[in-house]
Amino acid sequence: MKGFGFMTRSLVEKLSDVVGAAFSARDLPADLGAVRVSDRPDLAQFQCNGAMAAAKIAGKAPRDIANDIVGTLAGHGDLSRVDIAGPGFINLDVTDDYLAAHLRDMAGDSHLGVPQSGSGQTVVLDYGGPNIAKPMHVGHLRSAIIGDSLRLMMRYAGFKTLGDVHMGDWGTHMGMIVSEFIRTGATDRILGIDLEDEEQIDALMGELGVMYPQIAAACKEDPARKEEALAATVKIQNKESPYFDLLQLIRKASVNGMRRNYALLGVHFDLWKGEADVHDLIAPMVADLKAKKLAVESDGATVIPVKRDDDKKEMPPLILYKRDGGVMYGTTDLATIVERVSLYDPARIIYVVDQRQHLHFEQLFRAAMAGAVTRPDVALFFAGFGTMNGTDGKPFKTRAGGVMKLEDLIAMALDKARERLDEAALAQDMDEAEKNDVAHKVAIAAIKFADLQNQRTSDYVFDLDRFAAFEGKTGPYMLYQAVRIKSLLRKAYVTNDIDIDIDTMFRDLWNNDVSLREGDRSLALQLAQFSDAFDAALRHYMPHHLAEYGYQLANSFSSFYANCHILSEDDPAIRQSRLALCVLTYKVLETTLAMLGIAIPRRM
RNA sequence: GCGCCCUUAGCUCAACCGGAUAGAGCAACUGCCUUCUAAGCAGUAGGUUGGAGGUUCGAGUCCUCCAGGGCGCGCCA
Repeated sequence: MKGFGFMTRSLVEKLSDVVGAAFSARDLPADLGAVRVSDRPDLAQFQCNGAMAAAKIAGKAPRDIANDIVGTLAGHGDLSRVDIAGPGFINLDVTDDYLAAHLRDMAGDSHLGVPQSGSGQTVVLDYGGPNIAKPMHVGHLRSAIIGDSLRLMMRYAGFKTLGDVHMGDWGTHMGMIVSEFIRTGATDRILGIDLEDEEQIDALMGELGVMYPQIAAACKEDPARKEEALAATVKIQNKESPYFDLLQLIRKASVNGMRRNYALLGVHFDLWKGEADVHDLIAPMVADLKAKKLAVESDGATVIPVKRDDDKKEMPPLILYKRDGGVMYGTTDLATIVERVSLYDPARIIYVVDQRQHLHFEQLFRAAMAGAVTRPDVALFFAGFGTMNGTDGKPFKTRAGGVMKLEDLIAMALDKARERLDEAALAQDMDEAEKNDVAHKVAIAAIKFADLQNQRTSDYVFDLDRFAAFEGKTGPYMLYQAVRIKSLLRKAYVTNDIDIDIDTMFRDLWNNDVSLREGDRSLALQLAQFSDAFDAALRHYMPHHLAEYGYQLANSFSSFYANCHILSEDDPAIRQSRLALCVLTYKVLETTLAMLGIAIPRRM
């Protein structure tokens, strides 16, 4: 690749510098020169709205100020057009050469222009939370998809990321199950289960799946039964035998299923920890908080008050020990902060959890800060997400009204994908293994893209028929566009059907001059927006900005593909430049999809 | 009762720090497969951004009130 260094500024940032300097030259704040992509593409490529804001400061008419700025910018070699529109908008176009040079910088940058803002800092992300002994269900889908996406984005931006599954293995539900095994005399049988034997594990999980709803119902009806479960919970937490032994066995058996589910989804965790892992940190932590007079007795429980005088809402204390001596999730969550800070020294801890737990995390963060169990420079962030609803607008359920298992949901998506693949007749020449692989990638892309294109914080309607229709703004559409580029490049490089090395092509193509013309311009401008979209997504922990960007890029490419000759272009320089644009589009699209946890098949 | 969130096209959703004519997808309608994958492209139609005030040169976005919906509020997670 021709020599150019790291790219540190996006196109709009560079233009903001230029226009900002023009404002400075008129003794106006440089930040008024902020340039953004025009929302009137029919009028201009970029716009600056600063002249209108400057009117007050300068005591002049916006159009007069805009006139001054335009005067300063006129003749700038990189701008092909600068003019004023409406009340004082400054409209800008860049030259094709400048745009091409920018793309060249981007192509030469190891991260396609995304700044390495993480600079090696560690961040812990918490996006699992499945309970052991229970099958994973659709409620685990959003945290997994969003959390993994945030992890991938942060890693790309130069953070050292640690995703923790943080399974629920220390609560009352375990007391219910363990007490049931003990009361029915099943202890020896359960403890005799061979954890190397898949069949025995599956049998146990099946048994637990049937058992749990029954016990939960029994505890609800019968206070004595509930007491028994709560007592067992305390015994587990005191690591008494055989209570704790039962828990450990169930936990080990449960992890199998979790790994299988997350593997199907293509969601990765670095740490497979649970609430139980921090148990030994709890007693010293509470002792310390008591010594500091932060933890106090209240109604027989030990709590940390977190209410402030200026609170408008009620703010209950964080409970550390219940009256019966048992710990709650606030306790383990607090101890988990202690553990994470001491083991990993993170700059941030991010919780990707259902929005409904917002209050709990506010209590937790306040307790953590007040109790100084963490350092003040460790940012604790609650990235809450909305509920996944069914087409009726109510929380997603099976037709029968029950909770749908995650594996069933994935299987349904897989069926749809396979069905559509058969209809399309395109996959006919694939063998069964490849067909399955493509169907799986299509199914996961459908599910993930459908989720991630929604704003994280809002509820969304899960409608598999719509997602898997594979038309319009869907994951499969994204894959389709990526695969078309790959196919085109494969043809350009005449390697028959052998898998091509995109990186080699990428270097080859960008080692030549790249020039742009009319039909290439909108795709090129779209490519230049990558790092801005990435930044928006990262800054707010909102992957939908990247999903939206990816769709627009795929769409721009599809237009370009339909309207421009590429392989059939006679002029070798134009053909070469367009191929360079294609390979950069592929790289950016692939990276964008990768950040969303979506993998592209070789063909489809 | 207290508090938080939401209401944008028939449906599902976007709109970065308040900016021009509020954008997509689906559904509907019209074109386009002897150039590279039609799971596609180009186009038409569809809106008083729940309602009423206010701030502002400018409001889907900020403030107040109202209507409708969702969620959370001490020993479950």
